[in-house]
Amino acid sequence: MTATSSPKERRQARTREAILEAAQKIIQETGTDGLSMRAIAQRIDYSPAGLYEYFGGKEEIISAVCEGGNQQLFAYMDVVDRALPPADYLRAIGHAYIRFAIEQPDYFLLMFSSPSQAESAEDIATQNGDGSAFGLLLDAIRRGVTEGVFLDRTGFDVLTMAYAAWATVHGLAMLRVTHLQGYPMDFDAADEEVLLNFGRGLTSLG
Amino acid sequence: MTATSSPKERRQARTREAILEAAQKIIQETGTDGLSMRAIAQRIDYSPAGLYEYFGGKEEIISAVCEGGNQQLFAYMDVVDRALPPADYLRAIGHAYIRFAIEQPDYFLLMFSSPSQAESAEDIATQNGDGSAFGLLLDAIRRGVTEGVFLDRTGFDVLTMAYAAWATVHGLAMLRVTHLQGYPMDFDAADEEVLLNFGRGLTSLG
DNA sequence: TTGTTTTCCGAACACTGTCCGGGATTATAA
DNA sequence: TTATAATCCCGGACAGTGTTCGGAAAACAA
Repeated sequence: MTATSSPKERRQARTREAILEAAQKIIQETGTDGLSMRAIAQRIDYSPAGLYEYFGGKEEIISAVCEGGNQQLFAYMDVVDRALPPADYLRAIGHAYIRFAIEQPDYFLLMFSSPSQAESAEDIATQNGDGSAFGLLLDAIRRGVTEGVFLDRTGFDVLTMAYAAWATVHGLAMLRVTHLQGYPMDFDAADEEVLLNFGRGLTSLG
Repeated sequence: MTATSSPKERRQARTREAILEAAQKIIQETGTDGLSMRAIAQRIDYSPAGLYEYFGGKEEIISAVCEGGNQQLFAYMDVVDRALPPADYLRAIGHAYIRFAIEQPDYFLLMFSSPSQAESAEDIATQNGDGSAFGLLLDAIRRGVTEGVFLDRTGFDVLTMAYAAWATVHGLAMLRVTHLQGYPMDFDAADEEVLLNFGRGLTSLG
């Protein structure tokens, strides 16, 4: 029995967590380039080879860190009051997305720079608001549609709207952390304008 | 005299070009991960150390390749007929941007994944349509404003509009080549819808 | 106590980018 | 032509990287 966890499993889970925590701190302190197996091992008093008892390799560790990043991104967006009107709520989680990218650029680039870790399309499409940022977005748009605020016109269904919304905030966020650092402009105002305009596109027919 | 080029300089320029061409082909064939100094050297019958006579290091070579990528991106956008009405022209170069990302994903990610090679803000802001993709975008928006099609309202000047436009297409492009590969959706239609809506935001007051 | 499984490490392998010393080759000057 | 200098290019090394393997300790099971 004790199907949930044995002492051994708890121990393993703890060191796995230690490895991930070390990796996360290294990224935060020295950037993604400073992340190496040897650096992680040294930080938790292990030998580099010892890590392979808990993870298949560096790639797997990075994937796990990205998973943590997704949770952090979700946390950024989850503080937004869901009682807001759909259009306002959509804008607010959009700004939260951008804020996450600005405050955690290393995380953000790590998560979104490489071709994805093959999350299946169905994985994404069936996500709900259960801890996933995209699920939060889907729910918001669904709510807007059921409330009649967002118009579900042909060829632009809920999933497509979500893609469009994601792409919009993603571009704003990505550009700011990569090619537009230090660009002299009131980004927040511009972002608000773009998100406002996007909302107008959902609430009125083309 | 012969201030333009001496035989020596022509020779140097040619091997520099050979190095860049080799790097480009390696990226195209084996992806960015397969790019190594030794691979480049072998391809052009050089020793790895010899490359350092022409480039400061791998980073410099990559930057040069990115420069070529920018020219290629410009070429994609430059085929659009500039006689089109501003709004149509803006959409068309947007689609061209996305098409470049899809057809040259390795290039695209190489160019836009890492924090930029410190192009100064003024560098960007003063660009015209002289071979730069962003310059093309700026010109398009300027034309729309002077023709009275795009409305220059307070807090949303030409530069801000360009940022917004760039971010919009950039998000659409980036998402498709990273996290949405194989996602079952009519992307082109969705993109057109987003770009149409963006154009509406420029042509009408909020 | 035995036998077995889990943990962990030292050492190595095949890579990587980069630097240094020197040997050719070429260009310049006397 | 000859001497000098600049240029070009390479072998070999150095310090890193991710990863693998064999074998010790340690924990657990009988």
